[in-house]
Amino acid sequence: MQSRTPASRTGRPRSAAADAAILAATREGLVELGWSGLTLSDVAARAGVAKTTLYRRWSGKHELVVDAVAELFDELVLPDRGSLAADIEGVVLQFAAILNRPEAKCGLMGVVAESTRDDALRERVRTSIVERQKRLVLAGRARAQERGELPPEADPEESARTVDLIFDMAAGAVVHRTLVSGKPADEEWARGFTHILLLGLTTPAPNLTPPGKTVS
Amino acid sequence: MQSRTPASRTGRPRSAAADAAILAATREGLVELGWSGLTLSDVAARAGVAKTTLYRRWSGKHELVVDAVAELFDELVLPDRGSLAADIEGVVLQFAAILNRPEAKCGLMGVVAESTRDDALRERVRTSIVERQKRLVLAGRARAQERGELPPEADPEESARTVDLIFDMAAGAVVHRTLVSGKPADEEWARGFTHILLLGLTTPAPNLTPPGKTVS
DNA sequence: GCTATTACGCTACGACTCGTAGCGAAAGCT
DNA sequence: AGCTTTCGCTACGAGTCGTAGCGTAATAGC
Repeated sequence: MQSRTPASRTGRPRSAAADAAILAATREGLVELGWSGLTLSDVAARAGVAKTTLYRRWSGKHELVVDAVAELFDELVLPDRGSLAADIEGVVLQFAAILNRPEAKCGLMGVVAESTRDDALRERVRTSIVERQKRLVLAGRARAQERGELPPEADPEESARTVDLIFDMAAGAVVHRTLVSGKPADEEWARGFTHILLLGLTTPAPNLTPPGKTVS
Repeated sequence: MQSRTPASRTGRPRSAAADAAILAATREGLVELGWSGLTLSDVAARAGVAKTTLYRRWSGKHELVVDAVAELFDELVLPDRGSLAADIEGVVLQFAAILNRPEAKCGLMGVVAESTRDDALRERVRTSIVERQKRLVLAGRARAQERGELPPEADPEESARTVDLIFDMAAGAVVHRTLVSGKPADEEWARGFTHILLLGLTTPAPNLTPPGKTVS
């Protein structure tokens, strides 16, 4: 939503049912028409709502789709599969499953495309979708540390960098696999991905910040 | 181009200069207007070409942008920096530099968004842009094998899978870093990424296809 | 219950883009 | 020359955009 109701005003309140109907209609429209085919008139018709109501709540297609897609990714959970490797695989597969839904793919990519020219929109995408799911990485690492699979973090700053890197690698790889390569991110693929990611994490970093380049 | 001239027909040939002007105008339009703001009328005006000429050569915005963006990625080369790690870093940084240009970002993402609902378009993206650049991974691996940094590949089938995986991880991570996270894929980031990727590659895979899950 | 205030549905609007058709002129090939 | 194809131009109906205006519906406060 863009203009959150300030606590409680006087007058007729906004229909929460309409919000749900609109977001659902948006996803439905994305499935059938795709990003550039989606029109707000169509969404309004599907939701059984006047077009003007849409514009009263969202400033345009971009913002609306962000909210519609964000709901999809809230389904993600961190399953306890017993080992860090299995946990990573589990999340990757869940993410792949969501990204396999047409409304998620084209909605997300369309919004990302527009956000390259609109800083406010990119920030909205980041906070509404991406940053929310970073919880999975944090929870997974914490659990792995309890198990003793990962050492407790020393430098908090580098720790944050590592979380960001993991997230970029995981989310990016799944997106690229399913959307660009057009092949399924199935169990076998997730296993290969996890194998590479995990080795890099468990092996102590030689020098990420220090001197020059003794990477060998 | 969509309708390649069959060798040489009789009649006035298509102006190659117009092609170049149109593609350049498309990129220019992407910078200023973004994906959804880009109109073919505008491109025609910029290129000094009639709108009808555009439609004679491309079937629509999607196809046109694919060609316009594909040219950008042909700038990629594999520098010989002396080690596999340095080579990977070099390519990653080059890729990041290209993806940092606004016309590349929004053009690529816009096309990918549409390609989620258009198999033909996705295939076009794959062959025109993605598959072309897979040469870098192949060349880099070959060079690393000459150096003795990587073992010669045994199973050709699994080898192909690994190349795909590397490509998905590298391209996906850079895209996600620059477009979604909105942070620069600079040298430090590339170093961290290469560190993780490389350890996973040089360590012999325990079981990618076999039994169940003896990972950890 | 009455009133103030806000949300809602509906209609209509000008501005714009889309993709195509039709025409005469230009530019090559043989 | 003559033939063939491209090109630039104009015009067109269809469709979308985001907004404005109006009457009605649904709450909160009194």
